Amino acid sequence: MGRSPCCEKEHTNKGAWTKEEDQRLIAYIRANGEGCWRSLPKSAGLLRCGKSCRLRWMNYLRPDLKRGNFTGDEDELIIRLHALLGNKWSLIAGQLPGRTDNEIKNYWNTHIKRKLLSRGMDPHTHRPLTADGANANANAPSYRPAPPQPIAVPARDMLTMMTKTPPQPAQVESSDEGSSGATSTGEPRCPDLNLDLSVGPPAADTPTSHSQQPICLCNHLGFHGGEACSCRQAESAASQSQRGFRYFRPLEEGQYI
DNA sequence: AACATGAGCAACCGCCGACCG
DNA sequence: TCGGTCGGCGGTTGCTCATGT
Repeated sequence: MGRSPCCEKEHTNKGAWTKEEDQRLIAYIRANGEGCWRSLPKSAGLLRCGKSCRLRWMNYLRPDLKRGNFTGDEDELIIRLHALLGNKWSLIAGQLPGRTDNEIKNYWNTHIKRKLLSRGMDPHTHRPLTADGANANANAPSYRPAPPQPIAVPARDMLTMMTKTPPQPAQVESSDEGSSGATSTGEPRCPDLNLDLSVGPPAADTPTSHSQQPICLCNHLGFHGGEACSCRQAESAASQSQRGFRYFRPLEEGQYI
């Protein structure tokens, strides 16, 4: 039967947005909030596809966006998160306040790929390249050029677990920065990386149920306790509610991401 | 000054899963 | 249960600008 188009293409503008279109979109969202993107263009008087409006708002017009160059810390965080999550740009963006998935994706493709290659790392697998540029493990019979594998479970399962994670306790504002604790979609900065990477059957949903000492994912990524980590708040909340805070298993010796 | 080339980035396209009637 | 709608995501395209020749 086919899928109906998201909007009537013949009556919509395409290409770069004009200042007037931007102003209309901003004014409408300020007045009405983000809502039904499909009907927004008509309501706002824009000759644009709803998807296009959403993209423009999310990637360019949102007031909490951080424009400008990526810092070295952001670079390293993106590399680490990419090693862990693969091309899950939206998840990665969720850990970088003020950055969008599109921005990170572009930055990855234009800068970080090259940076990793210059370090002798394969940007897909995050493993060392051999002298001829091939992946060091490419000849291994069991090697599959799959997305980078997380520490203990396949990325697919990890993401499934992430999506099944119960809602977090209310977040505490960590600073006076307007969007510091959440993305525009309301996602908390750190706890949405509630990666339960433990293996084996799910036991009681508490850290102490794991055989190994659990650590916060932020810890593994190198920013536990830092500005970007709100896990202490989550820990506190979790200890009170006995639910909702998850851990991942630390790297085994010889493992790396 | 004019042209070629490459990098960077905004925007589009198509697919997928969640949701709803 | 099923089909349709919608929002969201990742991959890709194409435009613009900077740099080199």
